[in-house]
Amino acid sequence: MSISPPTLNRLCLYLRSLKCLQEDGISTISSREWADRFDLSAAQIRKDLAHFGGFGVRGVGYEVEELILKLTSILRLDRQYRVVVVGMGNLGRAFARHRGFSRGSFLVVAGVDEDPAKVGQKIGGVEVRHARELEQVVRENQVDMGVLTVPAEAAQETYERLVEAGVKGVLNFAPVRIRSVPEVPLKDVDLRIYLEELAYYLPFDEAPS
Amino acid sequence: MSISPPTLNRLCLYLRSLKCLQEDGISTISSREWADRFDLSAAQIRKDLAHFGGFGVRGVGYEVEELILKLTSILRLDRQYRVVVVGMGNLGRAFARHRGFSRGSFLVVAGVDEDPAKVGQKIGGVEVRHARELEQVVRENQVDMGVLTVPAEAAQETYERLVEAGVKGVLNFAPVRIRSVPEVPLKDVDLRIYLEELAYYLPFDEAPS
DNA sequence: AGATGTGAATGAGTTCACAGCT
DNA sequence: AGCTGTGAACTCATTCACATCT
Repeated sequence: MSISPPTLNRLCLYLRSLKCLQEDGISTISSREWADRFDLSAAQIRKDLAHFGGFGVRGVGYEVEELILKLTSILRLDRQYRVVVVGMGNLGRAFARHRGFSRGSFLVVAGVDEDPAKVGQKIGGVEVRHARELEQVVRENQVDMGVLTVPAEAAQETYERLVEAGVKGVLNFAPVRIRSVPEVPLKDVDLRIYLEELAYYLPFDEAPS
Repeated sequence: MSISPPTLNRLCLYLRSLKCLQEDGISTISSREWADRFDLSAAQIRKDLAHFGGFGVRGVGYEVEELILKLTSILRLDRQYRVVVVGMGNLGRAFARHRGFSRGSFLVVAGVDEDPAKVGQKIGGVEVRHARELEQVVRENQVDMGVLTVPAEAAQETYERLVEAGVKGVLNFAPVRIRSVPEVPLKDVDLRIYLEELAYYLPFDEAPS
């Protein structure tokens, strides 16, 4: 069963908001109230969920805990993905340390960098290995995913090395378009573009400076 | 003239790729070759650009430098936006230091944090002030945008304080949905969700562990 | 010839409105 | 009565195909 990109994104948000409801001790919720609370669309929630079968109870709503389990399973978050962070610059170090990144379904098992000064350090409990050992690190740790926080120039080559080493997916933070192969899906995140997009929506004031 | 969200996103990518072409010394390019190089759609490039008037020359293509200037102007990147980073945790510190984030049209002018141990430090050339002085920092530095890298619990309140202080837009990295006002646009970036989305596309192997 | 600019066609995604269950 | 599940209507976005210009 295939999920379209916008739906996939929403399902992740649904899961996040359900956990929030669960913490608040809510065990059942209607699409209407759910939507009101988290600024979602009730019709869309119903349609998104109905796509996988009848999760709700007519006249009542959705059972929070049950739905969390179902969504976790649908999104394949019912296992743990082992992650290597490639490039221990500012961003890479932040990911290594960031709780909320390495937890639950994701575990950062190692970092690599070219800088000998960084090799051997422990950053947020994550050991840093030399970049030349990347393939070995991937195999030793049964790494599933790579996070690319290397300079733009190195991104394509690093992606290819990760593919070669047997990684199954790559999250790329370098501001370049990487040529990827379908067997190893690539997701791009460009932080600068988020700033640029936001800038466009800023209320316009006086002439450019 | 309004731009739809997907188009806006592409225009930013176009600008990035044009700068890349410029560095390679290419002064003129056809939509076809441009698309081939960066894995874009030629028809879409033409449609996106035509929306703002005739930027190209029939039989020839687009003039790289001219187009960079036009896009920079359209995207309102022909000025500098002053940014405050709120929350000097792992992510906040990474943004303060990250070259490529604070450069060109964006300048990180200050950071704030609640932790007295961090106050007074300089991180990546950015001075850290106490969170209670947020409003003052915004006014003193004529801050345009706020970057929220605070814990989820503090995000809503911080957004409101930023609005009150006169910030014009907010980029939120906290994993919560903030209730925003239309005058101060909000853009959410949830790094965890990117990992989750990527995980969904990983080639399926054996049963969940 | 060769590339842009664009209306028309197609496709994708969202919202509506209500039938149908509890 | 209340809320889900869903086909139908609608809006938005992308692709096609070609007239148009240099």
